[in-house]
Amino acid sequence: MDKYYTITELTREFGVSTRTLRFYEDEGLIHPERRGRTRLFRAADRHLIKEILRGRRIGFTISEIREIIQVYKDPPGEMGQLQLLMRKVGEKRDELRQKRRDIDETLAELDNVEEACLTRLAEIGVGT
Amino acid sequence: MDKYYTITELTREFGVSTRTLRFYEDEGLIHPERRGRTRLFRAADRHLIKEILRGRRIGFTISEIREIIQVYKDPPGEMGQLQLLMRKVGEKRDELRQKRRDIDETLAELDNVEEACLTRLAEIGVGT
DNA sequence: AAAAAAATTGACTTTCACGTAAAAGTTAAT
DNA sequence: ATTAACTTTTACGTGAAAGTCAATTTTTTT
Repeated sequence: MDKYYTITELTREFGVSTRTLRFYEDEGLIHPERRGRTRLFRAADRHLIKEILRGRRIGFTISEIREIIQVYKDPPGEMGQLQLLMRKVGEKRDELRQKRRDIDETLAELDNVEEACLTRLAEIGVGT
Repeated sequence: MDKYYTITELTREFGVSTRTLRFYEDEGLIHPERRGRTRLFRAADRHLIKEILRGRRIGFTISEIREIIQVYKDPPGEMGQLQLLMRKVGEKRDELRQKRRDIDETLAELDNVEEACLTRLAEIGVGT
């Protein structure tokens, strides 16, 4: 009988709106079951939602996320498609590595900003 | 006499459109000089554009980028503002760290996808 | 069974980050 | 001087990813 989740349980867990989850269904990213018209989310859906939100956080578009998800469900059977996919994977990898460098640089910059703040605070603190 | 750059030089260097750079000016991120109505970009602008694009790559909004830039030009003089800023810096830091985790996980996933592809390719390759 | 709470669909709206087109002015090269 | 290439402003358009609102079901609670 496998536990299932209601839509609002999941919206609370993940901090998204119901609209968002329905949107993801419309976009073909998840396929919750139905009891009548009401959606029943299973563990698999829940897991997918996690992946979707992770993809979202790092800036993937819906269709990019859809593509990645599809590969698991059904890796392309045709040669050309496979090669295309692999090329894309390579590109994504490069992109993500660049992003990680960007993040590291920005983290360093935030350290500077913070230090500037502390200095400023000290200046002000002394004067009062 | 300090070298300056035309707008198209920079669009070519950074792979963005003129519209984008003008938009950044409208948004108050850069302030190129003018000779008549024509924009003259200096090294400082060029550097800022680099930062803006880096921020963009990791998903910062224009106003977030603007905030960061402002701190350099003019760190807030008022106590409350400073504390607010430092709180924000802390939040950004957390956000970026989360993003880095997301990226690492996704990179691992890409490895899986690639392996699935290779396996599939081998299967197909044998049959032909 | 009646009332209250939750879920559904559908349509319209919003925000962000530019794109695009038009019309006109500017500069550089021939 | 003319052409070509570039640049400017103004203003409307666009796509992605939801948000919002309204009008129904459906489900749950009393």
